[in-house]
Amino acid sequence: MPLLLPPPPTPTPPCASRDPLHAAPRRSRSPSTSRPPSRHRRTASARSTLPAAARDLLADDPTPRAFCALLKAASSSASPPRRPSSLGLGAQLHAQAVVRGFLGGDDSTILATAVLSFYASCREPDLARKMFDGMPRRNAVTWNALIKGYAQAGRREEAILLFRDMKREGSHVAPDRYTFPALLSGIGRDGGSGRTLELGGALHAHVIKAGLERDPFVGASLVSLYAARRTLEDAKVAFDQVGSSDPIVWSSMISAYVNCEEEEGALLIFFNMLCQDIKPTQFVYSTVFSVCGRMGILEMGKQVHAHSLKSNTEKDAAMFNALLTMYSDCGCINDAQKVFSSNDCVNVISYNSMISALGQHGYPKEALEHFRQMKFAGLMPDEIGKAMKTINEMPFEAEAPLWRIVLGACSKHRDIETGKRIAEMLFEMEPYEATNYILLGNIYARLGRWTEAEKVRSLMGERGVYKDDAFSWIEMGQRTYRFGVDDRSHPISREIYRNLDRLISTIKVAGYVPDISFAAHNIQRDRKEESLYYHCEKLAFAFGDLAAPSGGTLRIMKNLRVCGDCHCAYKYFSLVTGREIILRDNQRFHHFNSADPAVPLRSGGAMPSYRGCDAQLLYTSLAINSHTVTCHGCILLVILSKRS
DNA sequence: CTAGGGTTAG
Repeated sequence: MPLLLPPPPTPTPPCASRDPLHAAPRRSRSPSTSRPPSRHRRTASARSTLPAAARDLLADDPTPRAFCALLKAASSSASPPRRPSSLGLGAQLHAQAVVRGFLGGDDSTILATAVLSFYASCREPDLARKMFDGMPRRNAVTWNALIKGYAQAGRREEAILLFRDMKREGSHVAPDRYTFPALLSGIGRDGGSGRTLELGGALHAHVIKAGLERDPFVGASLVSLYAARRTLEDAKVAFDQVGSSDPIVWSSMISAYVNCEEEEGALLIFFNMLCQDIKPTQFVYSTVFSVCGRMGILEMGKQVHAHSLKSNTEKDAAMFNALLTMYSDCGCINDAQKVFSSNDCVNVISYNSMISALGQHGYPKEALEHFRQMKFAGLMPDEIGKAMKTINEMPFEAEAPLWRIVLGACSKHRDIETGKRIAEMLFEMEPYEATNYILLGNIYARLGRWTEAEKVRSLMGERGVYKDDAFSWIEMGQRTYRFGVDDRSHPISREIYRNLDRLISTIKVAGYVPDISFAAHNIQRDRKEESLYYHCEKLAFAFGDLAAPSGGTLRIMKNLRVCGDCHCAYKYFSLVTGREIILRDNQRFHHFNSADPAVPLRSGGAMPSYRGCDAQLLYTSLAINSHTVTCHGCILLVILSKRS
């Protein structure tokens, strides 16, 4: 299929004031001055104002207050992501303050706390601690800043010890409504670590004791801590305790549902929020877009998209990136591309999302082109360093998926010897990954070696490896319909099966030959072919074909890898119904499009005939019986042009 | 009018 996407956007040249030392001084432009429409404006603006402002102010013989303001500004430019130059800048300000005798006295608590807070924001809690230890007087702000420093740097134990010390300190400082967010939001990061997470309940008790359970800031961080522990019930309790219309608390709750893999619950909270007239923030939209993508519910995603356009939410990169991924995950690669092109705050994640979307939809050339654009835009700094590091540190995790692909290829080429060797290796690397066993079993099955196939299967049982039940789903109107294997629970099940039987007969005439090596193993040989017909993805198609206007595109999802026989059947389904089919499985997208404008199947009336066959069926057979054919229409086109 | 806060995307 020729790609009908617009070309990737040309990146805007980098901002003119690259060198921070030659940037315009801060006072010459008001903060609200409109910026040039750079696609990378966030990075550019932070870089261009600060150091120059620092130089100017130092020359003006600043007061302690000015130092505070400068340190605060330096903190916000330091995190996140941390920039080493910011650390140097803050350290210089610190040194200057010492030289001028602004630090050390009993009245220097505020400035010292500002310095401490700066180090904390640079993820340098040890430097913050040094400051803390040298201070003659400390107040709650000082304590909170240090606790936050440790918590955010992932030093959870130390943060909690400090919290304990703060309570022991005496009457003049006590944990307040700033303390808990500082502590809680830090210790739940990256899923948290076991022991400290167990303290969640204890900290919740402290919150209640301090009478802070109705504070939205405390509540939001408590909800997300429980979400990190995947204890949804506790998160709900904390959420209900706040009882607030604060959008951020709601946002935390929605994310909590997502964290606990309760996508539908997340949507319900979102609807609830709308019913109560609470305005979603861009955080909420990002999360909800992501949910729609995972669930593959395009119509819902479109509605939420429309809703976000009508709201006055500030649109940020995360929201655009979530939207992009939502369209891609729902099978709409063209819409994903449109979002990418119209996005005016592109960052590394935007490129990564677009590249991976194109890869999943089978457009490697376009993916590579975006990769080049990304480099051109200067947007690959730490990230590729990062990926290399990951690969170096965990060679096995990186290798297993690759070997699985090779194992799959062995199945295709019926190469049992190589397959066995690779499977053995994979069994050692990841003994509980069902896919490895299934793939090996498939090789045996394809060769008709049923006894050995059965052996692999029983090996799974012995080792306690289980495969998820397969199911497929399709969105239709306002609802999502789910189908299991042999599913007869749908109200119009009878019609669905009738349609499927009809479709199967039609595609058989067109040349479809069932591949019984994909049939379940525990079925009698003569029933195998029949059992293939009622795979969940075939049922979902049969339903969609009944329910959707004829000739329209169908988007179907499956939780596992698509079955090889179904993949083949889908090509024929597309050809005999004239529908474009986009099938998402747990690996990638499969596009089936016989109605591609470049393919002369729809030119109407004057189809050539061959031995009395309908031309469409002729083309069909030619295309599909060739072993080079993939699910892509473009291959079909190649074969057709070769023929003429 | 000097220091501290919660929630998003790949």
